[in-house]
Amino acid sequence: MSDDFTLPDDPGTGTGLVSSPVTPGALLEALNDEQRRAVETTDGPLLVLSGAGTGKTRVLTTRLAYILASGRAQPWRMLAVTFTNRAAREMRERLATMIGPASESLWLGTFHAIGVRILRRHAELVGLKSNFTILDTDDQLRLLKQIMEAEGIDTRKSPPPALMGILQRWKDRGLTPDKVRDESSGERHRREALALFAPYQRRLLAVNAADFGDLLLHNLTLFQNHPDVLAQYQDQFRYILVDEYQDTNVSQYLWLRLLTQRHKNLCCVGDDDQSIYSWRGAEVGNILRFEQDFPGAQVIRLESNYRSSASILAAASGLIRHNKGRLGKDLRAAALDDPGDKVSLRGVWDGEEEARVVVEEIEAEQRQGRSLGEMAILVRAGFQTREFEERFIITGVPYRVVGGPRFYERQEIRDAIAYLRVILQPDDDLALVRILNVPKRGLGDSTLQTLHLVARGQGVTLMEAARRLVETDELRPTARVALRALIADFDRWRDQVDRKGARELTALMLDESGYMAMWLADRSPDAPGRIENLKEMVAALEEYENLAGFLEHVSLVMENDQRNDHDRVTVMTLHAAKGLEFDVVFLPGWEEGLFPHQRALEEGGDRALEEERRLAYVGITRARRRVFVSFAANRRVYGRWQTAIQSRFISELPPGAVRQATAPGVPGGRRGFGEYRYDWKASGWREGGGNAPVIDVPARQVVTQASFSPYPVGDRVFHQKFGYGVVRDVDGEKLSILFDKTGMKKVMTRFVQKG
DNA sequence: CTAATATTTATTTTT
DNA sequence: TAAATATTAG
Repeated sequence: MSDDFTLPDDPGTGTGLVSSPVTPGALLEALNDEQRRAVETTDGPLLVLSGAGTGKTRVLTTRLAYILASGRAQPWRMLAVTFTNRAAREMRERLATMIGPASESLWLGTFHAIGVRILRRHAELVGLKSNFTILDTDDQLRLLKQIMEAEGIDTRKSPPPALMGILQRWKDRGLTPDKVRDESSGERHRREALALFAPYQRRLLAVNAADFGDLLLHNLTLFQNHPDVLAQYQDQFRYILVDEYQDTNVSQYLWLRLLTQRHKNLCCVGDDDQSIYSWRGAEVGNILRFEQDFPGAQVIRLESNYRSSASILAAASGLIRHNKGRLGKDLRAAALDDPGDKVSLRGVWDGEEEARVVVEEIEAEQRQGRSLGEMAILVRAGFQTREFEERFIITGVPYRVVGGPRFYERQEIRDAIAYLRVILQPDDDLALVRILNVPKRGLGDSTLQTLHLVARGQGVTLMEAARRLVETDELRPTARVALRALIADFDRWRDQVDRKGARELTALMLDESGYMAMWLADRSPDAPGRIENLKEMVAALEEYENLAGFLEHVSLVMENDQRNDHDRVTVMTLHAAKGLEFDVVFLPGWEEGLFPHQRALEEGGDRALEEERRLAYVGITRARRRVFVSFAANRRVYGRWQTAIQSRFISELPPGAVRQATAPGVPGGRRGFGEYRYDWKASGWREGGGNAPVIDVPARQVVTQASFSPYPVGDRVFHQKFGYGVVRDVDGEKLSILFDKTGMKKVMTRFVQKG
């Protein structure tokens, strides 16, 4: 199919093209019809609706390579933006194999990385210096708290994270303080947030820092106030490509619109059915409105799915059809011969049983030769991972939990980075505050107060205030000496930035500051791990030219280097699973209140329900061969037992694509979800009902604790296996018993007798 | 300034 | 329940 290529393919025409290892025609050969159209439609606005598993990345990379190879643009005139570093890296790697080194001069990266690249060049135009610091969530909150104190807003009545959230949403929408609409009649938090917005932004500029939202927001201000700069980039970026367009927020949308004005060659790839980040400011509307926003836009649907079995696709499609606000798209199985296994549905008594059953299923798959790395448990909320972990530990099945604290979010790493930040950027008040008294130097709250006082009074940064303060006798002598020493330390380290390698300097700093010594002296069990982490960080520094490069990497690419190495079952949230695929996928916790999540329903109504449904869709479409959905009648949440009915999503799965697994019943072999359901009005289990959901019933009600127990707290009891013990807690049928020999255990009532 | 104790409050988290 | 944070006593 290489001969239907009709465009100039002549490197000799003086377009300054790189010699390319492939011809445009060859690139198209590996594509199906719809994919090929998505690649060949190079000019004008284009929306590629790519369903799960339809070869999106292939289209993206091929399109880039095609445009280059056909001589339409030089690499540096192409902009390709993604959301994650992972996506950017993957694209870059694939491109490198397709077109070679030319791929390196492409503007390819995350929205934030590209934003930073542009912003560093023109930082002064928005009031920053080009070496500005990028703050993470932690720093943002600290800063906001400071401002709240200064503005007299009670941090207890108004939780800083909540206010920060409001600020972030404004930024996501491209709003600067002057553009937020009057909130004086709005609710209290919004009023307060607005009052804080301008001071917060001023403070960021004062400490020469930007938060994540600012990276794009400043780009917008820059473009709006400096048309010449905008024109330069508009001109440069002849072709613009956007991945995961359904996840863009307003600010990213505006940014793209500005940049694309001139050439209008904007290609957005996305899937409205996989939009699951509205709570972070993503606007599904962006993708739904694409055709109106960009006149003359073409829309191409990729619906041929190469990943999942027909049964799985049927289940997913049937479910997502219940959503109203969608562009409409149906996945077709590329392999039509075998529909594959139906989605397995299973009700269990409680979370513990669910974990047991799932892990049994995993072991069964493993016995049939399925590798553990091809199986994943996808949960709605992080706390669900615990029960699975416990089960994995008991059974000895290797697993890994994705998520958790990232390397660069660990306390010791953040501390070390704070030191480095102060070295490079003495104005970085936040970093200074973080390590001022770490390790303990006798520079506690009171010293910090005076420091703040002087800084605010004289309008200088904390470091400068510190310099002035040690020349006076305002501080206690001990504090003054300590502070003077610290300033001298930093001056000395800073002096060596250019003379020593990043690695050497950091090691020196960790040593001289006493920070390493602090952990060495620490007797707590996690101290050795922290020392290891610090060493690892120092070792990682080897790869960087200088400290600044390292810090940039840290703030933008804070990745979990969870090596995918071994054969382990993956446990992670549904959100984290987007973009991944496995042979076998387990979807536990399909209960009203957990999934869809109660809070989403309360706060976001129907829109949120549809997003939850999309999340379910994402979950199902991760699977190639098998899907196991399960739900528990009882679950322990925040220490209380709660009862729930099965998720409405279960009844939305098309019956033909689903198989009810045999109801296992409770440990005593009585109730399984298949035969029984809880009747709220009568407060009891009723026969029948099967899969029929009972929507009008309040989900996740707290079950009032059994008013009596044959073994009240304090009773002495005997257990066949564990021997004698004392009842410490009663939870319905479960007793927590402190056994004389084996310690605390949870046991069902019927396994014990009076002792 | 530090350490012990009370209180609070619990989704999802690409950068 | 348990972790994180705020308060208060030493």
